[in-house]
Amino acid sequence: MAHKNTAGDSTPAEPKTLVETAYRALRRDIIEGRLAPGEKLRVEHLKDDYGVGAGTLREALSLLISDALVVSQGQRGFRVAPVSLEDFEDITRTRVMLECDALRQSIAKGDDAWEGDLLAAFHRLTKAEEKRIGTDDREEWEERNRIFHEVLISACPSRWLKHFIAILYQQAERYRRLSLYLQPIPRDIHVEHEALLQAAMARDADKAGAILAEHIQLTFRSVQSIPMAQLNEKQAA
Amino acid sequence: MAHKNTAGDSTPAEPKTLVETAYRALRRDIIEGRLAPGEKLRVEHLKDDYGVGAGTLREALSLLISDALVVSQGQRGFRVAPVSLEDFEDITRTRVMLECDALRQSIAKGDDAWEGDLLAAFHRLTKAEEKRIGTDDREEWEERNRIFHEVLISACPSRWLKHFIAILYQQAERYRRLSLYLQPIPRDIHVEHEALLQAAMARDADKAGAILAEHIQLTFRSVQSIPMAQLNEKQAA
DNA sequence: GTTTTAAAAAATCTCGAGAATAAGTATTGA
DNA sequence: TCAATACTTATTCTCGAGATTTTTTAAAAC
Repeated sequence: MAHKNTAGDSTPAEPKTLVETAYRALRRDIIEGRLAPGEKLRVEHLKDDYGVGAGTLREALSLLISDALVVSQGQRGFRVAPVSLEDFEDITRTRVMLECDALRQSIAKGDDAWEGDLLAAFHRLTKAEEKRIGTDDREEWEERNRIFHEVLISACPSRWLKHFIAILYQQAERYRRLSLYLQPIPRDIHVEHEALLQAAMARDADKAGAILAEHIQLTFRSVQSIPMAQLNEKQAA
Repeated sequence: MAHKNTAGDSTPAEPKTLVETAYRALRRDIIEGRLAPGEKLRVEHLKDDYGVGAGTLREALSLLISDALVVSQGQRGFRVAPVSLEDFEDITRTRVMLECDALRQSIAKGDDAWEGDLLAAFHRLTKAEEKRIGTDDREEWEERNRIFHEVLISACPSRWLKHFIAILYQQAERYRRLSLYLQPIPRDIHVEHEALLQAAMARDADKAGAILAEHIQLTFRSVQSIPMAQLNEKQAA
């Protein structure tokens, strides 16, 4: 139970259907910014890019509405979800609230296996941090960072809380990535993660919560300095 | 801004497309229990019942995954989301947490217009309570109850919080309805709502939060007494 | 009598083409 | 020159049919 698919929600298994494949490819392209915020998603064009039929692509886009990465409007097709500083602030606040609560519960209920998973996730993340240069390495770091945060709250028994947190994490990741093209990371995230690990292992819920809150809010502040106008250029009327 | 579409999320406008129509009809049938928990949703059969093509119905079902009312599994089609006492308890806990926080913010930021909306919503709910006999009256009461709870937290500035709350409300409504067929409502909900209104109007966030928490938990307890086995009979393997 | 294997049936998934709607362009009139 | 109208283009939405996969049914072997 420890090593296999600790992530759970986001990547349950390998895609068994074309809809699933298109869904993941689209999600990736939106989060990584290849499809710009507010951009119109024309089915007739995209179906060629992703190599599927029109109906299949429509279904994949419908699935992306769950994640609030795509919005659909009556009879006017699909668009990439727009971005705004307000929205990101909202996401940050809500994340702080939900993740801190989940972390608290996780610390309270986590057993030895949880501690082991946490150590392992931190170790893998550390390894990825050391050689973080190329684009592939960045992808690997992103993945391991996500898993570390997931394992932190994995002992929280509330499926719904974890579900909502996963959605918000995805949203935050998009904002972070949209800004990364413009500005390298100034903070030393590793130190923050290590402090988080220590507090969690020591079962100090208050301290861990405080660190996590600060950690999430710092991500917001580092993006905040960037004018949103640069992010959603294609955001047509 | 006050009267028109205060609800917001769930019913933005009248359906402009067949997908939207099928989506709403399906959602209604699932929440009201006509489509039983765990029941298999065979596209080829359902497309006739709802009078749309296969692709259209598939798209509507994909949309319902956002609401966690439908689950899809690899290459094995769609099912109505299963129910369990654990799940309902989780929903209840999470609702208490999120709604209380949102109510607190709403009370802090609500202006005169909000107070007016709240009074109006309560009045309409009261009127519906008085003549709650037939099935149509019940539907009306359900709608106005939803709106009352929505208006309560409408002054909360967090869109995400309100989004998650709307999802959980829908889930809770399903559980409540599944149980209503078996057991009439013993509680005097009107008294609870009135106390909630008074506390909110008095800007007593602590008291209002406490009442709301109790209100939500009471709904859980009244359903709790019913064995879940009765609810998901069709929940095949 | 139970399990394994193989054929048949059903359902899902997928695609391409046709009707309804929106967006864009040119034309006409003040 | 600007606004309104009619026309053209483009896109969305929708349906029905065909290919894969799963499930069911039946027969055969242990």
